[in-house]
Amino acid sequence: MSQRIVIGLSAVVAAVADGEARVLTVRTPGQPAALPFGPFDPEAGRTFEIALRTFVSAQTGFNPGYVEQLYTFGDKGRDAPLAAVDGAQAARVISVGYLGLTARADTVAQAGATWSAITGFFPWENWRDGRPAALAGIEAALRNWAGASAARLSRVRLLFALDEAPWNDERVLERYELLYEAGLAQEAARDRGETPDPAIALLGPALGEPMISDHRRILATALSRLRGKLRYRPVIFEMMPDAFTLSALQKAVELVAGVPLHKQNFRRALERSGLVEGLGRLDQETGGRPAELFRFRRESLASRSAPGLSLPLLRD
Amino acid sequence: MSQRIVIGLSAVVAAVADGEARVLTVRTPGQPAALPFGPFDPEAGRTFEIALRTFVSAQTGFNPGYVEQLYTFGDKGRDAPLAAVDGAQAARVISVGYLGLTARADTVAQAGATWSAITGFFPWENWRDGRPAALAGIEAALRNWAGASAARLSRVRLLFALDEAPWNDERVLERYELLYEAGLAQEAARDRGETPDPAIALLGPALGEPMISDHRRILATALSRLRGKLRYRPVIFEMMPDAFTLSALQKAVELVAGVPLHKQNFRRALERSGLVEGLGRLDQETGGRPAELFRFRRESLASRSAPGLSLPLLRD
DNA sequence: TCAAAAGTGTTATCCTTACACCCATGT
DNA sequence: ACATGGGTGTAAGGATAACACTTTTGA
Repeated sequence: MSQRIVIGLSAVVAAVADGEARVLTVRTPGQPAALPFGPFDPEAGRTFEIALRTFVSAQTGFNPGYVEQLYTFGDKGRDAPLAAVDGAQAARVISVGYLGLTARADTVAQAGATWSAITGFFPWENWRDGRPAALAGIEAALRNWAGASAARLSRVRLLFALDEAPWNDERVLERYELLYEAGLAQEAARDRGETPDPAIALLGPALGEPMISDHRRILATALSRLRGKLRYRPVIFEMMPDAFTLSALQKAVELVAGVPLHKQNFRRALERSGLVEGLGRLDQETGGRPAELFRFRRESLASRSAPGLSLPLLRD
Repeated sequence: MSQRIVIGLSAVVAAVADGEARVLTVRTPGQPAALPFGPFDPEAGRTFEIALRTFVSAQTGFNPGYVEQLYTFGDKGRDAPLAAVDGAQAARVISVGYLGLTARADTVAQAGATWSAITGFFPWENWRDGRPAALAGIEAALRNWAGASAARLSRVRLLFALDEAPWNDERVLERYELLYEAGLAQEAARDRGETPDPAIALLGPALGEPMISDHRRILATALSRLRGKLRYRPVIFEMMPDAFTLSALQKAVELVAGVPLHKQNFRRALERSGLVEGLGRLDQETGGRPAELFRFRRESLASRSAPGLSLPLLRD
């Protein structure tokens, strides 16, 4: 008699609000944070995407705009949501992650649904103000884990930008997976039913807030995808309102990518790209000189070949 | 009583051999071509990847090297493999596609397993010798399908490079999906249980050989992913032997990307990239002047930040 | 000697990076 | 007037695209 399969859908719905890149979470008192998630009903659901939109709405009162599939996780041993759904204790859970983007991080009707800052889960990913403080302790713990293994050490160095290695903002998932492997993600010990590494308590919040089941892995996948995609698809505009200032756009990109950008070069590249168009109207709410409002030229996608954004780094 | 879920794994194993980009197929007399595929056994399989490697070996006698997950297809109405597996007629099939790359398109032990040229399935994707002949008939049929709809017409123009629009080699999946939507892929009528559009017979082989269930969609996904990935990861080397000439490398890239490249600019960019290293040995089998052999410097990945290949187009 | 394929030089142009400075508003 | 953020000029250096030519082998 073969084991039952259950498909769990989880959604990373991302937005920029209140000066932070945020993700839609469901918080239940006494439990780690969760993404909106639910089982896929093979009778009712015509497509994953429709099913996903339905239960995200139900759980959060929110309907994301842009949606794309991220990855399907099927490995045994990594705790997955819904393991006991449907009365079938021993179900094998396959976890399908989705990424949704929205400009409207406001309307959240349901109780428990909140917009959490993504840096709370990955404090080491924010390089906007230089090397993040969280990395100091992580570096020590990782060097300790690497020990005399040259392979481990080189992986650590490259991923976490140690010893002059450059920071690569896209490798969020690889970094999280390395921390998991090193036992520095709380989820690792939990999945094995063991007690956590004492190093975790020591480092405290530098290791980031854990999440239910494999949700932090899905969130890391989402952030990797999003940071990469910024560069070759104009996805950032899915997170912007209809009219925005160039500073607001740059801020949004910086919050998502976690790096500071060079203002003028960002603007010049944007201009060349033809992705935006001035509206001739001004935003008076800036606190300084009023800024011109721009809109995303959706029609520009038609003619262009490399419709991404250039991310000209600002060294400090 | 809820419907059963079955997970079908399918593998696109790609290689370059005999002057063609090829894919590992399983051919059964009287049936359309198939990718190696099989059900995922939730008891036995620890991960999808292990299960995949196991049945690809079993069905083809071949073990791919590099493997990555492509996409999970779950929509009802698109025929999926294994619908009747396990005695459960009404099972809902979720199809997980994988991409595998290999340099060794030789050892195929199993009967029925063959390396098929990818252009056989997508004749319109080969622009190495200029605009493919297959596009002439397709263009007419697509314009007919678009009719007076401006939205359809603009999609067709952009994807199939009509009216001076530039060709974008990466959008293989979108092109195939458009042909499916327009009823020009044989699979479309088959999935709906209808008789095929008479235009299909008229156009003949220009529309490409169909495949079983959703395998041509998975193949299109794979080619899209591979063409895109060439540019930002050195995946092409997974399809090359340990030692190769620069011409062979360029040929491989051209076969995969389906476009001709500018020799000297390709070489200069490659040199700058530091991805390859001359071996000081010569290949005498060129038919002309012997060529120097090169190897892929795996260690170069450590230090680099943008480890892709530049694809300098050759206009003719 | 000629066909076939390998391999090299050079220039114009464009893009990226990096420098610092001026402008318009509210308090 | 000054703080705050918006917005611009320009030059050096590197990458790309485009031009054609020389070299070494086998037949």
